Amino acid sequence: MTSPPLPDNAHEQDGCDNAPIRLEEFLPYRLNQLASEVSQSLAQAYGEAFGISVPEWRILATLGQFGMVTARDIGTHSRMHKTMVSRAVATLEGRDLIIRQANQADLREAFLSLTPEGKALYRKIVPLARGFAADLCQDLSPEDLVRLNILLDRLSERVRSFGQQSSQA
Amino acid sequence: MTSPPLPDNAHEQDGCDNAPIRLEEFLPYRLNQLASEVSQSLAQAYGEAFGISVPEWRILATLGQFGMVTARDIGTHSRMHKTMVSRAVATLEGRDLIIRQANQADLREAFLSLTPEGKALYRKIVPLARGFAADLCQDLSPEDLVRLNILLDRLSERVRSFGQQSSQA
DNA sequence: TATTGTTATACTCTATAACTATA
DNA sequence: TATAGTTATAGAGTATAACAATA
Repeated sequence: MTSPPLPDNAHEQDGCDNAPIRLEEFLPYRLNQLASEVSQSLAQAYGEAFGISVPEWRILATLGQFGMVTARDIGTHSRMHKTMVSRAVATLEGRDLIIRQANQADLREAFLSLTPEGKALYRKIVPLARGFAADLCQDLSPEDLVRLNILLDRLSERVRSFGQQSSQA
Repeated sequence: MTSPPLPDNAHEQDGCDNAPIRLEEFLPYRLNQLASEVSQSLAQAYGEAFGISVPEWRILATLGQFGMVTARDIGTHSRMHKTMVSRAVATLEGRDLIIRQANQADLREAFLSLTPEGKALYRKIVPLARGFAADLCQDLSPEDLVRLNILLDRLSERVRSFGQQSSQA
């Protein structure tokens, strides 16, 4: 900044609802900032080590967690759009990290699962990701972590209740 | 999912570091998900009401908070890249919401501030944004909010310490 | 030489629409 | 008619590089 810390404009306003918002204290901004820094930092780590993107990591993580599911299941669980799932699955299939097996009971869909190479990669990424999360939470006590997760749960539930009447697609 | 809740693959692994990660409990994923849902929801609200984007809101918020600063200051404070600041400033200037005044002491930069129209818009957005944040935090007590902010601060400090040796640009 | 800011360009993630093939 | 998945395309937001003007 030109002369940090900049004085803010609170004195120009009166009342509470009309006082300026301090961006750096505004929860939506803070969450966005923290999440993108965390996400980029982690993605850089596994990207450099294993050459995979965020959507690809989510596919691997979902298959590592559930074993064999459809593309639709992956999208539901990882909250990714079906087009993104389709592309990431195609990339991972091209690298022989996952295999596709037709569902004979419904030929529109296919069951996806990790190949041995995919499993080997997954087993390498997991400790990296877990280590990253542990490093990130280094200054939080176990009780802090429990509290944080409870608070994030409440916020998630709340924000999801906002969009319930509108976007159903 | 095909048959929710899907059983996970924990039984296929042994040890702790090699156990699958549950994506929905993995902090980087959770933060990313919550932040993007909150951000999209808020951006939709002020986007529909006032026709502005996230970067434009950040410009307005910074100018509303500090009064008169340079594009560089805005980028520093809102953690936006200078190219994004440049574009958002140009858009807002085109809508006569902000004005640019050359710094006679350094003609490379200019001081930016809200026009009367910009201030009027800002004073309409602030209650909307504040109301959104209050709705979001409805299920959190004042103590919860204090705790949440402390925890987010610690995580932010920690993640920023990760990238200190590498990317300086 | 270094810095402010603009423009061109590209990349990632997200999203809509149009399509196929199946049901 | 509806659903699983693919492809084309477009939109945010972010970033790098090249540049002009200024310091």
